[in-house]
Amino acid sequence: MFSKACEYGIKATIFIALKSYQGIRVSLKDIAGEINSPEAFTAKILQKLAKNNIINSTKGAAGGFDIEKNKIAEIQLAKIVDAIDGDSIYNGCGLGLSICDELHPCPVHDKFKAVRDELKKMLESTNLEELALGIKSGTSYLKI
Amino acid sequence: MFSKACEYGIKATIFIALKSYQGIRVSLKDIAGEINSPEAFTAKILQKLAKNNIINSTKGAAGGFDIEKNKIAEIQLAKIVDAIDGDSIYNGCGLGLSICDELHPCPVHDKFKAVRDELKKMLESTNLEELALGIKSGTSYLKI
DNA sequence: ATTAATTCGGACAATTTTATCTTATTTGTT
DNA sequence: AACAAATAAGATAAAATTGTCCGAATTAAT
Repeated sequence: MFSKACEYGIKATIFIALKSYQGIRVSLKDIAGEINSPEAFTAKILQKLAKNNIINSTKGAAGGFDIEKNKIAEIQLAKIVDAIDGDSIYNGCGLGLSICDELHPCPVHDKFKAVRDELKKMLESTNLEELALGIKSGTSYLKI
Repeated sequence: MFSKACEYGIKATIFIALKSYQGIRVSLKDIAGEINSPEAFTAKILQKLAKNNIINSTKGAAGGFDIEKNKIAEIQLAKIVDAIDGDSIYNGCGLGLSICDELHPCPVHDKFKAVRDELKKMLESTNLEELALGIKSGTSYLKI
C-alpha cells in the first residue's frame, strides 16, 4: 500500500512524538533501533520529514529529532504520507490512466473512488497524538 | 495502489473479456495496443494470467487470448489482483510489520483494517462482466 | 581549541520492478 | 513439407526503490 520509505517515516514520526511528549530528543540511531529500520536509509527519510516541517532536526552533539508537543495533535497521517509518497495513493487513477475522472473514467473508477476516499478520510482524520498514545499505553507496537 | 503489472493485467483481462463476448480471440499486439502497454511486458503478465486459469492462451497462427463467455461473470477483480500482486494489499500490515494482528497490532492496525476490508470486499464483489460492459457501452475507457 | 557526537549531503551499491530482445515452439495455411 | 503468424521462455537491460558509505558541517562538552 505504502512504500517502505513511507512505512519507516510513519513509524519514526510516531516514536519521535512519543519521546517528545517526555521532553526527550531522539537520535537517528535510537529511532532506527526502535522501529527496526536501516539507519542510513532512515536518515534520508527523516531529512525529508524535517524539510516538510513535520519534525525538527538538531545537528551536533546532543542533536537529534523532536516535535513540539503542541504540534503533535495537529499532525495528521496524511501529512506524513504526502511528504514521502505524495498524494497519488488517494488521488491517482487505480489503473494508472493519466486522465481519469467522471467524464473519462477508467473501468474501476467509481469502485476505487469509494475505497480511496475512505483511505483519504482515514489518513486525514488520524493524528499523531492518538498513534503515539497507543504505543505509550502498550496497546500497539512499532516492531516485530 | 497496485503494481504496474497488475494495472496492465486488469485492463488486458477486461479487453479480452469484451472481445470474447463477440467470439473474438485477440492477439498480444491487439491487447497492448488497446490498453497502451509495452508488448513484451504485457506478454509476461498474460502468461501469468493464463497459468492462473483466468484467461486461455492459444499458440500458433490465429492464436491469441480469450475467456470462455460463461466464465466472465464469475471472474472477480480479486482473482486477477491475487494472480499478479498476491494478497498482501489487503492482508499485509500497513506499516510492514511481519506480525500484526489483534494481539500485537501496529499503531494503525484498526484504522487500516477498515479500509483494507472495504478494498477486499470491493475486489471480491466486482466481476469482469460489469467492467467489460462499461467499456462496451462507452461509459468507461481503457486508455489515455 | 580540541574532541566527540551528531545530522547533512552526495556518491555509490543492491534489489526489485518494469521493459526489451532473441530464440524456441506451436499451429493454421498454402 | 514449407512457411507465416502466434505465444513461451529465458536472457538481458533500464529504471525505480531501497539501502550503504563516507566526508563535511554543526554543536556540546571538556
